[in-house]
Formats: sequence, structure tokens, C-alpha cells
Amino acid sequence: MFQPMNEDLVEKVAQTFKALSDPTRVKILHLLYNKECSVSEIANELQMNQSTISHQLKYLRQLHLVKKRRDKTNYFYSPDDYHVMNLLEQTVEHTKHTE
Amino acid sequence: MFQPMNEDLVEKVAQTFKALSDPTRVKILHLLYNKECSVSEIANELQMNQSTISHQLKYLRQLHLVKKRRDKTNYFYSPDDYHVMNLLEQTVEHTKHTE
DNA sequence: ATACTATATGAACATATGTTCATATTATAA
DNA sequence: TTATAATATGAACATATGTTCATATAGTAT
Repeated sequence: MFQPMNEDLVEKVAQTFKALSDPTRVKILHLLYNKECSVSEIANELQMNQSTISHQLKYLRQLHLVKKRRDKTNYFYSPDDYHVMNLLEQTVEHTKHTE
Repeated sequence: MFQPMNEDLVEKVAQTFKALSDPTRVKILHLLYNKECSVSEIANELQMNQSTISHQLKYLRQLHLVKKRRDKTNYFYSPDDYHVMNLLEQTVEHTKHTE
């Protein structure tokens, strides 16, 4: 049966999808899904500005989608929300098999 | 094993999530998931402008997420992509059960 | 201490996005 | 035909978003 969503729930759901709605963030998360990476590794792998990556990682971290650990001067990022990561990978696989 | 995503795939995945990243579109799709609706029914249920709803329906239709049928002067909209609808409902349910 | 490395941050900018208003379109009813 | 109803559309607007540049911060090594 139909239950209207309250405003808070709608906002949270939309926010989750928004995190996955940008190509750069999709690439970062897909990379991290497979391997913990430092900022510079990500920037190098994606051939993008270090600053751009850093800004997006901050965004993802504020939503608790990734976490970081420090090793000397490197910060290694990894997934922190497996529901969202599965959402992404599920959609990647589905989209792959679509013409 | 890690497979880098090609640019087209990344764009498509991001685009799918972008469709679900706006509160108005989330509300519309959630409503349609439960019941076929005309434009004015949606506008009335969500207490929003007819024009706003119409614009968003056009957006969703261009992505083949909803389809419409005509009955006299009414246009009834319904889901047209059950993978994306399931993505939405799955996330709604998960978010509900999160503090 | 200084030099170096990795990362973070803020301002500026161009572009994208969502809504509203006014109006056009299309079909129906009289 | 004219009037009415439902929906679609385009322009305008304010706000949000993603990137770049320059620089700050913080830790390491010498």
C-alpha cells in the first residue's frame, strides 16, 4: 500500500543518489571499491587534478561514504558504506548489460 | 578484479543516479511506483505547480523512466524502468531503517 | 631549524539545475 | 464554431555544482 514519504526521508534518499550522480565521484568510488587508494593514486589513475579529487573526497567523507587512514604523509581512502557501494556496483553491472 | 570503467558507462551510471537525486523526482517516482497518475493528480498529491511536475515528467520520460498514456484530456504516467524503480524503493526502505 | 611531500582548503568562475510565470497546444464538450 | 480543461513549453531567474588556481596545512626527512 502507498505510504507518502516524509520530507526528511525524501531528502536523505535524494542526497544518497546525488552522491552517485557525478562522473568523477562514480569513478572514485568504483576505484575504491576495488582497492584502497591514496589521494595521489586516485588523481593519477583518473588523470585529474589533485585538488578536484580532494574536494570530492571531502564531499564523500561528509556523507560517510568513504573513510581515510593516514600513513606518513599519505591518506588512504576506502569505502565506508557498503549499501551505497553495492547500489553503485549493481547499477554499473546492470548498465553494462544494456545496449 | 578491477576493470576501469569506460567514459560512456560512467556517464550513463551517473545519469541514472542523477534522475533520482532530486526530491521532486523522488516523490513523483515513489507515487507512480504505487499508482498510475495523471499530471494534475501528481501536482495535487505533492502540492506543487502543474508546470514543475510537467517539466520533471518530461525529464523522466526522456530517460525512459516513465511512460504516458492518454485518456481524453488526461495523461496518465507510470513507471517504465523497473530496475531504476527497484533501486529507488530499495534505497527508500534502507534509508527508513537508518537512524 | 629547513626543505620536501602529500593533502586540504577557499575564492573565483563557468555551467547546470529546478522552479515559476505566462502562454501555447491539444483534445473535449456544448 | 466557441469555450473549457489538461498538459506542455520557453524564457527568465535564483541557486547549486564541479573545477581550477593559488595557497595553506601538516607531517617527514635532512
